Amino acid sequence: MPELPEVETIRRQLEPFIVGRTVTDSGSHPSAKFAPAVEVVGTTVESTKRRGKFLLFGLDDGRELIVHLGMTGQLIPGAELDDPYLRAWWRLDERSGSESVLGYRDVRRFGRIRVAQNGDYEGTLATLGPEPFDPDFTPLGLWETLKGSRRHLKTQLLSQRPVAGVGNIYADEACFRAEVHPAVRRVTRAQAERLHHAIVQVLRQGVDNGGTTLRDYRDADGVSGENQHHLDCYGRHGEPCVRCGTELRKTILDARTTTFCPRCQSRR
DNA sequence: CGCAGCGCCTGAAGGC
DNA sequence: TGCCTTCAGGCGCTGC
Repeated sequence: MPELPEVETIRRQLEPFIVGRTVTDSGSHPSAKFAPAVEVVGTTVESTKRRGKFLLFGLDDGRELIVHLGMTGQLIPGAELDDPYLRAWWRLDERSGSESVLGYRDVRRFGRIRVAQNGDYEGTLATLGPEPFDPDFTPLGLWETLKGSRRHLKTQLLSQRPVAGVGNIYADEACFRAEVHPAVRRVTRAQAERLHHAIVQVLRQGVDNGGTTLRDYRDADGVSGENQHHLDCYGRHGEPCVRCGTELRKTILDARTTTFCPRCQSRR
């Protein structure tokens, strides 16, 4: 559930807490998904970054601690070590006024923790598309990427290749605002331009609102975001479209719940 | 190499 | 009330 705006919100809140601190001890769930957490004991965190939905903590030994929150992951300063859903934890050196333990809590264990040499990534992180707020994410570039595949538009967006950080919520919102049907298999240049604008807009709005809180997501302070009050499409099937009043429809597209306006979001 | 299909997880919500 | 089923879904892996 945490997508780019939620991850960015967490990163911003964590940064003053963690930068400059040394990891003195650590523990993890035995699963290989979380066990790498303990490999960073003895290092000092120098920076926090984000790529798409991945959180990257730069370490003083040239490595990075990489955290993906999956569906239900949370990073919690001051976590309780007896929390049954705590999958990893790091004890940090003392700093007055600051909690000494950072916990990774993940009820459903869809998240993942890794350690890599600086910039030496594998998997999705290695093939991630451009950051949506960077200048190399352009309407023309998006069109070129989308043209290269015959998969459904929304499935392409969720692949992280055309642009990094879009998940189910913001994919529905972007397609809705761009007035493009999520199941088209090819987009026109005009549609790609609208999509580009819509993607930047919905993600920017999400960040500005501190993320979208639905069920599991909480930011690092345990506080809810506010963007759920600003969604036009996601989760609103059965409600009238804010543009034309037509009832929003829900469908399953490539195994993903998808909401769209059957009138506004044309296939061409 | 692209991509479809599947498995991973468990609490919440819905049905009866 | 309580049991059972369905649902949520990002990513890694496998194999065509």
